[in-house]
Amino acid sequence: MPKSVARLKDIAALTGFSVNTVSLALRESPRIPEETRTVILNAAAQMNYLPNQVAQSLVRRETRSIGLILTDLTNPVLTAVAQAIEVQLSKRGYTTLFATSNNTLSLEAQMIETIRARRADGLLIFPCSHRQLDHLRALRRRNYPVVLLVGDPDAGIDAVCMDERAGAFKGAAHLINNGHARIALVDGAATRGNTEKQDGFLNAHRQLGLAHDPRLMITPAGNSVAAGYWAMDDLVGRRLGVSAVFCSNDSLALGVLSYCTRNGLRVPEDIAIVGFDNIEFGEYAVTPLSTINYDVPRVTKLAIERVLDLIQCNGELPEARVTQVEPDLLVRESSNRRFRGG
Amino acid sequence: MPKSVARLKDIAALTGFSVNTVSLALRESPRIPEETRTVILNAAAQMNYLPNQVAQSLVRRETRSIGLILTDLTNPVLTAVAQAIEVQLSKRGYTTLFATSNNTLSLEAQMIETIRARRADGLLIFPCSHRQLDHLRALRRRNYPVVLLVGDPDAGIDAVCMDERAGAFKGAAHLINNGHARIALVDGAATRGNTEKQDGFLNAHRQLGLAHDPRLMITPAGNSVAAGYWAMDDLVGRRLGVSAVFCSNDSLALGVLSYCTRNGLRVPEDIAIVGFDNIEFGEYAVTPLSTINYDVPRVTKLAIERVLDLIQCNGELPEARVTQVEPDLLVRESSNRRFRGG
DNA sequence: ATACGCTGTATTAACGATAATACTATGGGC
DNA sequence: GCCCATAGTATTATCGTTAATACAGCGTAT
Repeated sequence: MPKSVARLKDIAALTGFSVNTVSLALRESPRIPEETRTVILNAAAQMNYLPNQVAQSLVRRETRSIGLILTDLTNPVLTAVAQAIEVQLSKRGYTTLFATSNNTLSLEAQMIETIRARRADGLLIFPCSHRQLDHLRALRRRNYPVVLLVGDPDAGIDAVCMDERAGAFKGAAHLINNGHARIALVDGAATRGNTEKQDGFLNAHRQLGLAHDPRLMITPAGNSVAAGYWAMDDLVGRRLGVSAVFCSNDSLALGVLSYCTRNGLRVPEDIAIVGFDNIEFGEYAVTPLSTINYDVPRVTKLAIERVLDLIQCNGELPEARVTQVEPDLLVRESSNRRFRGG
Repeated sequence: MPKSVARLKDIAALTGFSVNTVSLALRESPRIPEETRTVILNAAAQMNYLPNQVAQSLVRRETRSIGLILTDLTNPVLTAVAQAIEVQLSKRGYTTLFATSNNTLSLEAQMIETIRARRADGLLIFPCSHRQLDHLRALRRRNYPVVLLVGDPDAGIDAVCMDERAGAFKGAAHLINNGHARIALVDGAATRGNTEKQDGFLNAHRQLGLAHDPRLMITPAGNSVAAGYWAMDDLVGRRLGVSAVFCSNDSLALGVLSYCTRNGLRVPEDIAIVGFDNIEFGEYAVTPLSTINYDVPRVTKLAIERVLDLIQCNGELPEARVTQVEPDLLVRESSNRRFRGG
């Protein structure tokens, strides 16, 4: 903070009114006559006065800020979510306190402490584990408004998210219906205990009567394009007769696509690829990427409404509600062929 | 904020000590004997006490938060910068207050007010215009620590950034030295008055004795991949005999590349492409993208050090210093051929 | 025994705002 | 002329913390 910024006291000294009169005038109180207000407003403008929100927060017992904890920002769809949330909250007079957990539980806990210490009015979070939520449940029990951006209907915590299970089901079913019988799943989240996409993927196999070879589950080293590339390298090296690959996000899918084009595998003729999230880079790839759309505007809008609702409650929180947005499958060239034999 | 969180007063009531004693004990003051401290620490832990940073900020007259204003988050390199800054500041005990200006001067001004009102200790900003900086200069005159993340040596404001002029020079010179004589520039920033890259591009032409046809300057509709795609469509439609395209960022370059591959233009044989920023998607594109590297770790580290230094000054700020990081050219396949006639 | 210093704790005053309450003119009704 | 309502402004308490100062009790030097 710069050394001396104008305070109410300074305006009071300059105009000869009391601090309280100045405060009332600036807040347009009807008790202050027009003439007085004008004098005070002029003085305030001249001194470049801006109310100290720290002091306001203390006395009002609300900060008008919301914490947002993301796993990491390398996934473009997460940054899109982050920006959408920031923009919408800003319109409603809220500031966003960003933090990243780097997919680490201890860092996540630390970030939550930071946000609590700063007395953010509520918290939006992509938890790094969708199963270990005790620390978040504890927060909620103490009536802290928390909204998860991934969904576990049984978590006992409010959530607004894409229905990843349903999305993965659609993607896998699409490939199966196109005649693919050996479909690989490239998904790092499952090994961290976040199995929604894997569940949907396997469910599709079950429901459509196709057995799934567990050797076709690949765990990439991260969520980068490079990770997808090397995951495909690994997969091809195993010679398991794969004809389609389903990836848990588009970055991985673009890595897989890159591997294919550089190694003479035609997409979609030899290998079909479906990604997840619908990032712009997928649409403009050599072979436009089929994907499951992440409805950023809808999820962010609902999540913000939910957390603001919880804040309104001002005390005892209502029972937790989980809202899952049904995602659409976008079929593009990378998976738009029927597969006939290998 | 949840209704009742523990305060010093509550711990005092529980333990029978005064508020001040509790405060001192929690801050490890040597005046408090071990035995007392233990009692107080236990009570604090039991009550889940977390110091109220709002109150602390008020009395300490520093918030340990830094504002970060970005133009938008659709450019992956900006999100990388944002995350790097957040992570490093967090390690030093600072919180990051993000805001986006959406490349609008009025929104930028509004975000600055928000950050000032919240009494962030300093501000890091990608200003939407590199020329209209009066509002930022005014801030600095009032001793508010501001560091720009784009560079204007004459701005009179501290800055740490990539040397975009030098980067564009290298990119253009590389193309010219490869025998290209008709090089298009796809750069939306120039029309907004941010001409660093254009200047470097034109400078390379001048210094290497190549005239530049102003009709080869293309203004894309935004910074998206789609914008690059349609900019290239526009350019090709004009039939100006272009053999190389230099883009002001990799998203645009990937759009250009996409246009080329979908319209039978071979890259780099028919068209060479060079981008800017070095995002991962460029490296893994059909034709790996030549680009100018954005040294995220270095820029963010220096910028953070600078703003923290300015905060240390605690009063009169020293003379502004501008640090420009020299970017490297990364030649990949999209521009690694000598061009021989058209 | 007096003075002195130390240890452990409490009291009081900030920080910059808001909220509740209290005063002081002024004017109107009777 | 007196009472009362009202308009305009001031005073005081409060938010949760830290900082500065005060004070009580006790051991020790003189």
